[in-house]
Amino acid sequence: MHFDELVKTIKERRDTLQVTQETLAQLSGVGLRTLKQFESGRGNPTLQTMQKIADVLGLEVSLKLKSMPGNK
Amino acid sequence: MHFDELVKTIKERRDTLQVTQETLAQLSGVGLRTLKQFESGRGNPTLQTMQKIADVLGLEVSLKLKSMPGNK
DNA sequence: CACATAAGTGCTTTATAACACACCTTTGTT
DNA sequence: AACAAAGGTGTGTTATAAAGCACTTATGTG
Repeated sequence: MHFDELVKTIKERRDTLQVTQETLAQLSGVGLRTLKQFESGRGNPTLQTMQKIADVLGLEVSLKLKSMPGNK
Repeated sequence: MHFDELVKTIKERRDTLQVTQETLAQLSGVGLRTLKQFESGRGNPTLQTMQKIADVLGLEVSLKLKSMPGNK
């Protein structure tokens, strides 16, 4: 997943759960400014920040093998 | 995946591909010190850094739904 | 339109990731 | 043991993520 996809996933998940940025910020312990920055696609969050946000949304950061051409 | 698992995944993948930290650093454009720090479990890399490293190893950073109890 | 609620932005400070350099430790080989 | 190759660490500098605050856009509701 590229950066934009990660952002999109977070946003969509937050929308699905009907949580505002403000609430998510509080629940995750991540600053509201940081969350806004990230969701507007202008961030480069640390792994910890990503994990805190993902966690609250029932998501997790993982590493998976890239699908190769023909390995699809 | 928790932090330690992410680290382990990167390390194992690098071992599998028989790439040294030095080579991986060069190929990914990530500083050797940063890579060492990360692999020794003492880092908090930015998403970009993670992606650069993962990329070279044929891995990608992704977000997946956490498995819930009973959703296993 | 007026109002409320949520999301996005400019500015600033503080904490820390990224980095290079030099050095130490571990591991394996002869 | 001597040596080589890879991994790990201490220190200092620079770049930037994290954060709060105030303000500006949307977006929706009466």
